[in-house]
Amino acid sequence: MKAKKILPVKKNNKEASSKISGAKEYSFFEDVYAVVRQIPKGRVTSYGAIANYLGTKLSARMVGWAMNAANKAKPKVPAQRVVNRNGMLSGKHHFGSPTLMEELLLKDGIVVKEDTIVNFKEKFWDPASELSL
DNA sequence: CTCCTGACTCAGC
DNA sequence: GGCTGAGCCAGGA
Repeated sequence: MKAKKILPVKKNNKEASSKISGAKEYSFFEDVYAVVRQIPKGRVTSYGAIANYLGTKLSARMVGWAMNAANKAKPKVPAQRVVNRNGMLSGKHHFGSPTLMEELLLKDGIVVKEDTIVNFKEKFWDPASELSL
């Protein structure tokens, strides 16, 4: 990652689009799912990155909260590719099995050491930089 | 309707 | 340099 400099982006964002009349089903959850599903294999991202992309950077918790639903959402969402900004598998405890998350990551070629992704910076995938293109 | 919690993050000490 | 507190939004009781 060139720079994970978190600037005070005041970009107004499309997340306001969630207020589309009638489409109440499309909460930011769907946006989060969409982003997570677009994560290339062998890559990972952070809640903050997604939140930043969605324009809710101040509320990275909501991304994690969305993940909670994503875990049981269908089609399945690769929530294992989403970790906290430290690259730590903070949500592994929510995968049913404490080791399930790192196993899934391992299948993607992600090496996990002590609940933390090895070379996280290299594996990091920023939607704001990749999807925004 | 009000209160609480939550898979995060940043700022402060 | 590690720990603590506060802020954020949304959903459930």
